[in-house]
Amino acid sequence: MATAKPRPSIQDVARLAGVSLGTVSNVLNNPNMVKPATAEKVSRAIEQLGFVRNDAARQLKAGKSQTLGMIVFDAGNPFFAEMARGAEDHSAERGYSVLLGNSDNKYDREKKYLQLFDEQRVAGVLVSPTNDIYDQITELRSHGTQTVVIDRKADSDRCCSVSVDDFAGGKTAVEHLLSIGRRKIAFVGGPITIQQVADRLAGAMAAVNEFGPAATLSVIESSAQTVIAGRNVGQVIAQRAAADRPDAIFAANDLLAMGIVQAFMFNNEIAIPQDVALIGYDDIDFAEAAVVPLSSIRQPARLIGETAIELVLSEINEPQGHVHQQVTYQPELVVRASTRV
Amino acid sequence: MATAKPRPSIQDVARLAGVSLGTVSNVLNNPNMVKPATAEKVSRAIEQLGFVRNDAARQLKAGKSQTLGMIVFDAGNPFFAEMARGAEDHSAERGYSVLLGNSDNKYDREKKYLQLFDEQRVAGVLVSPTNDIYDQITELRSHGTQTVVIDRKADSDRCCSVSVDDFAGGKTAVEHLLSIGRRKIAFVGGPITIQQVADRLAGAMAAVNEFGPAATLSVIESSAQTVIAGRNVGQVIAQRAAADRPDAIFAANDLLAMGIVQAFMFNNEIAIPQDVALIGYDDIDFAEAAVVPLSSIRQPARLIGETAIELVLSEINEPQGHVHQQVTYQPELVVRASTRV
DNA sequence: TAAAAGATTTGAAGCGTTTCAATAATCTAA
DNA sequence: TTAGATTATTGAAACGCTTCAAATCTTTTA
Repeated sequence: MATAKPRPSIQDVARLAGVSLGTVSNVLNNPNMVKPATAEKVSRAIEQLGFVRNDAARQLKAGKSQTLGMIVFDAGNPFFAEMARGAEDHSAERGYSVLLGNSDNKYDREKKYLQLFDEQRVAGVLVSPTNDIYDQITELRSHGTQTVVIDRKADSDRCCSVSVDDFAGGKTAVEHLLSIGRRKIAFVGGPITIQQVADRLAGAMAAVNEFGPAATLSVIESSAQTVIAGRNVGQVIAQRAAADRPDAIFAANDLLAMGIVQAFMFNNEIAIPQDVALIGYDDIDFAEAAVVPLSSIRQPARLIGETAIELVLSEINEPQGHVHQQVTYQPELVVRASTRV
Repeated sequence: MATAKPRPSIQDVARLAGVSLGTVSNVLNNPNMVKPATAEKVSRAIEQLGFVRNDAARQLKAGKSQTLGMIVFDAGNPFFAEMARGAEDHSAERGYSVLLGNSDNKYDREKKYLQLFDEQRVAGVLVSPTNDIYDQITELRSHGTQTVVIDRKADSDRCCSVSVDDFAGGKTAVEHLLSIGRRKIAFVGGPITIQQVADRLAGAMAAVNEFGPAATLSVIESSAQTVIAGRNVGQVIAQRAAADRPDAIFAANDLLAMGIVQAFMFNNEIAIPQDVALIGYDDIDFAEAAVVPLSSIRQPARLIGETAIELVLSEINEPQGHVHQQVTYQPELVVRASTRV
């Protein structure tokens, strides 16, 4: 293999163009300050040498990078993937790039990414935090790294957050199940320690309580929010005697719901929605294409990502005039075959 | 808001610990070279000041970063998401982080990311390239940035690649359709300019040709490889007179296939697999949960990502002993209800 | 036509690390 | 006990860029 020739530096460009180093830098950063003829010479030299600016040096001088960090529970979940995509596109348009990390809802991973971002001196961080991470975030903020909490309302008004009203979403979901005549509702989701799950459950509870004693809500905690976890829960439910089964299930996300669908199909004994109605959460694209098209609670995933970028960049660029905002979007009920009786 | 205190530098730590700057650096990078007592003092100072190493400075000195770049067609496609996840996890274990970019199969976006990666002086790049990008890659390699082509066989033996045999996959898919008695096969995919699509189509052709004149293959080019694009194609097919419809469809990926399923369901007139059998490609998790569980051609997404990381890191770390490899995995037929007659 | 004003260009300083030759401290063996 | 070997520590010199006060050209203006 060819030995890699060392990268040309701004010095090399300056030498070839017959100008000073400062001028080359100006061509790159303040083109309007340099005479067109000179700029032309410099550009030619850059072209000829194949010069590419070294971002590390630039950052070192600037003390800040043009990179943002983003931590989500699970980028494999289409909801988060869409959110990340929104953030990525939106920030790319503004000259920033995004470093994406999966926390798997684990404190250690979250902490590791935060450390990484800190070493990189990212300009800002978007994070859907686990409960225990607030100290780290505070620490980060005290260093001047702006942080926006996503998919969850910030505990304090000392930072921005972009979220969707999970309580309302949970309530809406269960009210819908009640409205189609179901009374033995089961909530499937977990771990309950996840704030979003807890809020959706609280909303579900509220709906049942308001309805009165004729309705009941049982809680089945899942180990995770994945298709596999959903399948496991579904199998457990399917093994119960028919009389012991709920007549409706509210799953805390669509992945779980899809797993439940699979388990019921496999057993081939429980019909959706006749025997058990089912509603998910997130309204991912695949919900519509499921064996039984899934009712769901839609969240504006892309918009969340975009809004979070807006907020973090506004905070980065106008630190003094910035006022922290807690943006909350309202979720929306989408009815499909899985609850259409 | 609190004014951000400036970050402590290695100098500050050295001063507080009463040692020289070089010693602090050694504690960080060659801990076995420093006396335990000294290391202890330094660690305490680091702790006390909340010192975090500035990666830009480190990179500047090293001339290389611990970051890898990865460019995929579409990170929203679960197949690529899984591949990216594999790459991310695998490289994290080895101390590298991954910067992920979506090219949307667009030359401009691809080029932009390559430029970004180049400025960041990433140690290596994983890219599923469009046709026109080879010059850029060659350029990058000449600068010493190692590159591995993913999900596609490299055109030359001058770089590594990790791919799956798309020709074999296409052939397998259509042979399966022929084996269940279908003769009027349609291939749906696009743009055809995507190498992977072209190869799968070529495999499909080969299967039909080998079978003989009793079987025919028509090609319906889609605008993209998404659920929406699939739905559009499905509607077009549904509008044809029943006699003009194919009796089996091979979709170039599962997203397209799921869109086709949706369109057929909506029209409620075409039964899968009775009227039209359907097979997809990739075997994404959602294929199993589709309205009609989808037959598909499984690709080892995660393994591709992991292998690519292995290769690029081996090339980075042993540039001289490295031999370029073209790793090709074989795809696998997965039969489900959509082709079970 | 000369001085003042404005537009360009220059080059040294410094960002926070790592590296490495030189120096200092400590240990080993005779 | 001491020379010689070994182990720790030091601090100056980059890395490649941006910044900014100073120097040098060009215009304007009187």
